[in-house]
Amino acid sequence: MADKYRSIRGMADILPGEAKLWQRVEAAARRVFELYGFREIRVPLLEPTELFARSIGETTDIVEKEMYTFSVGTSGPYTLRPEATAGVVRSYIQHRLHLDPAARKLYTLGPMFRHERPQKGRYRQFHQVNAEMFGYPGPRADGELIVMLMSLLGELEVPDARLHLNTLGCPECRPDFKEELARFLKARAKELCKDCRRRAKSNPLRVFDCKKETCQAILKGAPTVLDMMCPGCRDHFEGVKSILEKAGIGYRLDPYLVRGLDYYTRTAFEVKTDMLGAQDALGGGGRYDLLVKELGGPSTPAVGFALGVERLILLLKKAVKEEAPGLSVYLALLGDDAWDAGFELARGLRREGIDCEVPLDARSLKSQLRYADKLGARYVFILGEEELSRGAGTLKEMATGLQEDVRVEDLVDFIKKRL
RNA sequence: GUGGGUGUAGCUCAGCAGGUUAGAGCACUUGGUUGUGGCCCAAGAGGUCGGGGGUUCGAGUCCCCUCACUCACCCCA
Repeated sequence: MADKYRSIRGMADILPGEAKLWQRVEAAARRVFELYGFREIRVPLLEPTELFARSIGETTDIVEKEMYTFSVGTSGPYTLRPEATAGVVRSYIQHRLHLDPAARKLYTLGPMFRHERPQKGRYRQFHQVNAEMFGYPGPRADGELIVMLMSLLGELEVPDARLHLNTLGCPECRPDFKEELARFLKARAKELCKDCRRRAKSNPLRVFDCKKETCQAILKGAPTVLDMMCPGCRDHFEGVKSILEKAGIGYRLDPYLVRGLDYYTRTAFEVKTDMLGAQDALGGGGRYDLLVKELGGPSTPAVGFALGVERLILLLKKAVKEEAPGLSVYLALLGDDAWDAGFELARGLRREGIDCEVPLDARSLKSQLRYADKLGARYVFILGEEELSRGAGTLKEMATGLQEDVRVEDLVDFIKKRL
């Protein structure tokens, strides 16, 4: 209990029993994304602090108090990425990827870092699956991206996930809406809770996040973006909705949906679940048409999303049982000569792509078989001095207990046929 | 940063109003079968009772502090 060293708070080990599930999630993401023509991009975990401050927003919680920032000697400050989009956009600009038509749809997977107080479904090092699309201004991009996201969740058989959809407007109409909303909130300020009064001033859109019933009741009468969007945003939003409807994807119109990062415009969406307690956002994303230019690139529209892998895994664990280990062949070897022969045999099996293990310490046959059983071995090939002298060992099928003699030189072919 | 809950073996937990060498189940090792797994039986190994201080003749048990884990607020993946 009083371990000398423990993992840092909020940073979890992924143990072998769980790693298979992670691999499944990652493999499914890669497979689905590549079906849609997305290509992988890998960017550093460390970026200049300035990049995140600019893109995520100086006044967001992430930038104000959650980033792991440090300098080494005279270089820095650097920040461990709290999300993936900023780095991908930086790379997109730096390598002039707008000139490469094959680099408009990008995905990336990996760890993110935020110094928050950990709780269920929230860690300081956590993982996201990320997809971004550059250069497509129209609603088809948003539509296809969401369809892809939902089909990934479907492929993984995520038990409970609903899509929430909203639009945040654009530089044309958002200011009008914000102004209107500010007016509304100011008029009703006395009835709102203190948090909401604070938010009403700092970031009015956030008041919609308030969970207090009294505030929600007041907000029922608040103006929404949906009422106030400009024709361009309206067309775009209608376009996105119609694509989702044609694709048979259900969604909930959620005018209160606000994204936490500053760079979003127009489409915003989030996938929520009821099965994870307070951390109900499985993933989210939206359109960010201004960010590329903001970060110094050519004006380029973009849409993207991030999925929280830990949350996905938590959800999948409710449905799936932990996978037992498995092994095709275990070579039970007795004596040095048998071990030498077995070691060669194992190399032969592995050359054929058959996974197998040999004992690495001298143990009784009984304990070797017990071990093979624990590893989930399908077959055990028993080879001792006596078998060796006649050139054939005993092949045992663990599930049935049936045994038969197999010549050493025939083993590889024999097993190949059986598997 | 703010609250609540919990800390006894690798895991899940007992431990009766403070009283002698701290327990169980599972897991692990070995044996019961001169060389045959799972089931069963037996034995063994494994604990500074999160840490520190205090009260007491005596503390896993009571008090204080601290740390860790966890859930929630905030915010988000």
